[in-house]
Amino acid sequence: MLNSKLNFLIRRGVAEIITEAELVKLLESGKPLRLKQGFDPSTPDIHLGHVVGLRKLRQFQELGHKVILIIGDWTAQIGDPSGQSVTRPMLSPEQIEANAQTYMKQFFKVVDKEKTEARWQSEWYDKFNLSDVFKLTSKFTVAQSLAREDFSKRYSAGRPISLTEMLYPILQGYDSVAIQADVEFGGTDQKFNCLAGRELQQMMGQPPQQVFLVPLLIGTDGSDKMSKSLGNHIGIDDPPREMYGKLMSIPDPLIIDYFELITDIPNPEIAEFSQQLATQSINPMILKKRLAHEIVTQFHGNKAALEADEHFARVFQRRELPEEMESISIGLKSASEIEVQRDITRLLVKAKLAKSRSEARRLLAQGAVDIDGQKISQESVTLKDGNVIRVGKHDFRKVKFQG
RNA sequence: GGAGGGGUGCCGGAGUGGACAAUCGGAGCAGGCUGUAAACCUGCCGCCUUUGGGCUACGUAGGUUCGAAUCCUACCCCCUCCA
Repeated sequence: MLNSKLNFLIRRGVAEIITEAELVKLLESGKPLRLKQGFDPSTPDIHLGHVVGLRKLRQFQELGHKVILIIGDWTAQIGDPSGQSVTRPMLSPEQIEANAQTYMKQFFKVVDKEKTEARWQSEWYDKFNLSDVFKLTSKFTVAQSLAREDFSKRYSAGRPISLTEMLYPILQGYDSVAIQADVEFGGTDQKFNCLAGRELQQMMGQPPQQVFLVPLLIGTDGSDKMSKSLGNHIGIDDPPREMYGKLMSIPDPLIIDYFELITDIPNPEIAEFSQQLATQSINPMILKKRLAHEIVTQFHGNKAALEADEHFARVFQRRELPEEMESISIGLKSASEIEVQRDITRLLVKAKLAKSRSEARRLLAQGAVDIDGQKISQESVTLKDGNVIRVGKHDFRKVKFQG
């Protein structure tokens, strides 16, 4: 039956497989499979939500299968309607190209480049003419489109749905035909699109692809799926400290999900964590530190993770100054000056600690600003070289004189 | 093509001639509490300012008025029903 590796592959961090029996048969056949993963270069930055699926791809690759990465340069012009409540704006070709490059750079931080074939949709769609479009679209009905939840919701809420959006699943589906995909990967919100591929392949005489759906990772706000536009994301290009800090700020109920979906920690150990949380025999903060460490290690290496550990403990737990911080330079009239008078609101704006002077004044009034630990309320301040300006709990700048 | 409804701040959504930089909720920011969790409490939440005030903003462009988010005209966009 299933060996343990295979079991892990299709059970851990998987939402749904259509159909599992067929997929297992394919995997056991020993044939290298063509794994389809598409993306729209409309959103160039990969975050931990994407990593859930990318890690799966990696695991399949380790068993000898091949990833076909589809660069959706045509679908990006439409905008994926999945989970959207509004029509997305179209993008320029230049923007798409630039985004695709950024995306691939990040993609290969998780997925093995050597076992990946990148294909652009334009390889086949550039050749399409209107009669090809007719042939393709005639295979689907409006009722089928409206069957999907996001469309039906928008429709009944009286929100617009453009015709091109209805085209989206069909185009994505045809990609599967074009590259003869064996398995398509995606988040659960991709179910409809992936199934369209399955149907289309059958209509066009190909064996239907299997659909491998991974759960959607909840973002740092603890309520919605992780997405850049919601601002609840943790980017894989985030610097170590920031990544660590964001992970520490996730709500407790997310801890186990994160361990399951984006780390390699074995199931029994996660079960133990879960038990500890349920019985309150551990401070969840300890587990989050472990989680943060694991994930920062994945993307930045162990050394950076250790450094982030230390930085977090120092700045956020012990409320001490960070080891190094950004500086703000102050121009001097003459090198002999040892202290100067400055308007703090201007400095805060200059140092990007406040968006406007109005905001800086508000911060001041709220007691959010201090210099060397001394809370200040006056706009005019006396500064010396090496003073540390702090805004809020953890934004620091070191004053640097430049004569 | 016809009839009707609507476009307000990051989002939702009040406001239908002056007291509106615009009720309220959410998001966000700051302070308290804490585990940079949640919950909770408090304050802030357009820009500039010599703190008097000034400027920009309620789809766009004009107009009426001492005064317009609110009235008029044209235009743009969205939705619903009929065809």
